[in-house]
Amino acid sequence: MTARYNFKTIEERHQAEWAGKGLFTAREDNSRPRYYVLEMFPYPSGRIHMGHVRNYTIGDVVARYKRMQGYNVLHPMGWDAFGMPAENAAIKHRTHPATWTHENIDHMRKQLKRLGLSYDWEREFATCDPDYYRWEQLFFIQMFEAGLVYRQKSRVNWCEGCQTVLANEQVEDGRCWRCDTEVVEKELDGWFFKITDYAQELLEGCDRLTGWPEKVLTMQRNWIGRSVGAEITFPLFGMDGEIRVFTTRPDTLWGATFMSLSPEHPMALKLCMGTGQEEEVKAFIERWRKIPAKERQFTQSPDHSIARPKEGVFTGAYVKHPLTGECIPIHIADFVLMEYGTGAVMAVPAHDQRDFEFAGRYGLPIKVVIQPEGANLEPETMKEAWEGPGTLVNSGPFDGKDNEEAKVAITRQLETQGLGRQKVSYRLRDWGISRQRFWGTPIPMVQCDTCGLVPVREQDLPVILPLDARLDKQGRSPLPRLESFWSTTCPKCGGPARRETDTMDTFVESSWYFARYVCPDENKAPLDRKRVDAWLPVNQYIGGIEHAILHLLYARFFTKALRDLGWLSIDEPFANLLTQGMVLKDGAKMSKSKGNVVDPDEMIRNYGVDTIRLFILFASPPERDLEWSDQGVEGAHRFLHRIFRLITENLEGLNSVRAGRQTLINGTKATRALRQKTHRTILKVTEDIEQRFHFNTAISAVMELINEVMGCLNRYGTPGMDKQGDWAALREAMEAALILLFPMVPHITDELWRLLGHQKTIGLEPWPVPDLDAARADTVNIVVQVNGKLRSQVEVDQDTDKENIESIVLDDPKIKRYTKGRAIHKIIYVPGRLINIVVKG
RNA sequence: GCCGAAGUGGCGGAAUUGGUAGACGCGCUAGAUUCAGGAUCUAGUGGACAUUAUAUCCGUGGGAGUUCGAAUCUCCCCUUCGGCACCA
Repeated sequence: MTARYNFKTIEERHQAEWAGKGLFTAREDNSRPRYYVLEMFPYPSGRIHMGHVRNYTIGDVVARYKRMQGYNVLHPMGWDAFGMPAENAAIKHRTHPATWTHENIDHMRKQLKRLGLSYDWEREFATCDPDYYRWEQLFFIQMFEAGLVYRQKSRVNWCEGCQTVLANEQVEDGRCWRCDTEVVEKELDGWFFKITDYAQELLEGCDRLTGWPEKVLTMQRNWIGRSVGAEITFPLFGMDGEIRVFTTRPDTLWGATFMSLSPEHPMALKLCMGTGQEEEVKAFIERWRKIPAKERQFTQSPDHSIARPKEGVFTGAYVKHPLTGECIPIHIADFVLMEYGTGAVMAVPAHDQRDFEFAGRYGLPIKVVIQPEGANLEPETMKEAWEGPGTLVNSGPFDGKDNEEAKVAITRQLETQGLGRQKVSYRLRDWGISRQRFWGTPIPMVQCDTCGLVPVREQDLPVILPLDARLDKQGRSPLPRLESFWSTTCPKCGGPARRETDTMDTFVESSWYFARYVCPDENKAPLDRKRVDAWLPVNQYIGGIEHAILHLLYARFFTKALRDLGWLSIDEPFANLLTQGMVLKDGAKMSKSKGNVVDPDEMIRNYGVDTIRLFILFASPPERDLEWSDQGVEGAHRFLHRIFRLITENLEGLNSVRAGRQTLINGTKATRALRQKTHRTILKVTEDIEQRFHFNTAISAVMELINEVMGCLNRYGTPGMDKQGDWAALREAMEAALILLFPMVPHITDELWRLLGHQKTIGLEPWPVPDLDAARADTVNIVVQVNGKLRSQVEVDQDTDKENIESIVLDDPKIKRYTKGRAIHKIIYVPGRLINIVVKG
């Protein structure tokens, strides 16, 4: 009886050895090319879940693979440690969020270590450490001074469940991204990052992020939402002043029959004064204000049953058409957004569906100015607006022009009169980062009655989150009521002042953590330029698709802002991005409420880490969703068991030789076939990992190799395998299999590697290079088709030419049956693969 | 409604450039071993036909098309998932 596959002992032993030898410590070593692989760091919620296991396993395979390829690999891990769950838990358990967070971190660190992940733990940090967030406060101050931060009162998204404000990106379908509570609107003072200053660069950068999935780039492009048009000034009629609009259709300017203002437009109430419409306008705006934010959005739903019609009211005022001088009525319309463009639109009902609906409801005139090709639109008969291309009509000097040309021509005309200009608008809004919660980075600002808003002096950083704060049951932040925190003196005049009690959105911490990993020990500055330049950008970033916009857009913005402050020289933080799919059970995302959670700890106890890693990697390619299968786990376990036995039961034979070309050259036919398989497997696995990270097909290739080895042993029997060459080929095959599998199942392969007589860990082996001669086949199998249908196969020498193959094939009795009495029309030959005989009759 | 991705055996999934569809694994069936179960090993496993030819036909959501040849390319339709949803 040979040794059993005791995964627990094996895994613990090798983990201890790797850690003891510091094999995963990244060093400042310029002799080797650097490679920075990073997985999105976790929120310390308490326990690792299968999504983490998948994410970190994928990253670990990449890290180990790159090390074997000779790279100086940086693979760090840390904690995204600020956030609401800590506060909620602290309230529930009457403790401090810091205590809860650190306990979770300790537990999760143990779990990650048990997974055998090759992290450089010396670089670990938690974002709730003052040593981390002090630098974030410094960045905030520098950004404030550079004009990238401002404070403003505005209507914000308020989540009652979380008792705080959310950024636009954090509202999904009118609900909070974290707790799913319906978001309400609230008027509040808050701090903003001017991400819109970088809108154009963030958009253009998408074209250069060739290592990112197209899906993510599309989502980011749509979120930024650039549109080119014109800003047009409409002078008020009969009074001083003007109203400006943004339009992407300056070509339809002649068709503007009225103007629509947002109910929030600052001119809305002023315009109606003294027109007799005052009361109606006031009543309309009052009514509109009472409609919950979510219902306001439903005015253009495809399902007409819940669609609210567009509503508005006439202000009694008019503007002058900038080109025709015509008098145009101004309406308030509930579908016009104050946040986009200028909050006012010129209404062209013939060529904009929304304006068409509004005009129809209030009996406003429709004027056709674009005629589509081959049609003659009449306002009376139109059932919907024509938004497509066409030729201009009723447009004075621009009649007959193509509408695309007219956009340019009309904009130019407006420019010469000083009534308009070309303008680019973005959908992207500034990033609201104020949170009315406790457990986050304090915003380092002070409100002084005489000096206004003043940043904390750099030498006074960090502004520390007090550890003696008591949280109240409602979840409101204790900071505004904690005088010892907010009471301070003005850094400018020394007078009494009040500290800002809002904290920062936790997405700020994750916007620069990847840079801090490069120099976590730097204590004079946030970043060490030399190391930052050497390591960044991250070569491979791995995480969930749910951050396609949120975290990934914020981190891109922050990188550019830090670059402009002089802290970095890169434009983009992540050169390559892999978005891994979700882990599902019974077709649904694992969740406590559905009761379909698979516990990683339990799995590891029953099968070992290698089995779990193997199953996860084998079950589907990383970017796709993964369906958890207990039977699949069993299968993975069985495979590892098989390899273990294959080596332990044949140790004597395997160790009787040393693999190498010398003993392999005079092998038998079976030996040559095995060697061919070995080297083809090396080729295949390397390609699968290198090109697409398709570990599932890489593993199946190694399984094939193992099957081949078992076949050899079965066919010839172990006692028959006494020839040196044969054992050498088997040993070569098994060593290759172990090395190829090592990044995926590091413990068992390292164990078996030692059993084969090696002194050092398999992780120090260089990644194998295939012997192309050995991989080459002597003969090839040619598929023979007649009229595209498979009819026969022939085995020919590798270098047989077309003529020879043709004559062999045409002589084949199986083929003759189909060609007999028919005319051969043509013969198509795909070298080394296939021959197709096209016959007629 | 608009944009995007996907649809392949009982299941997870292969098929890299238009060239043997279903690799590999799970499951299932039969056999070996075993007191029995489990584990392991061997063989088989898309469907139909049905019987010695190891043929033939059908088959990658449905329908058309391009091609000597289509899971792969084009068009139309269906389904599922994701994103956006008054952005002027």
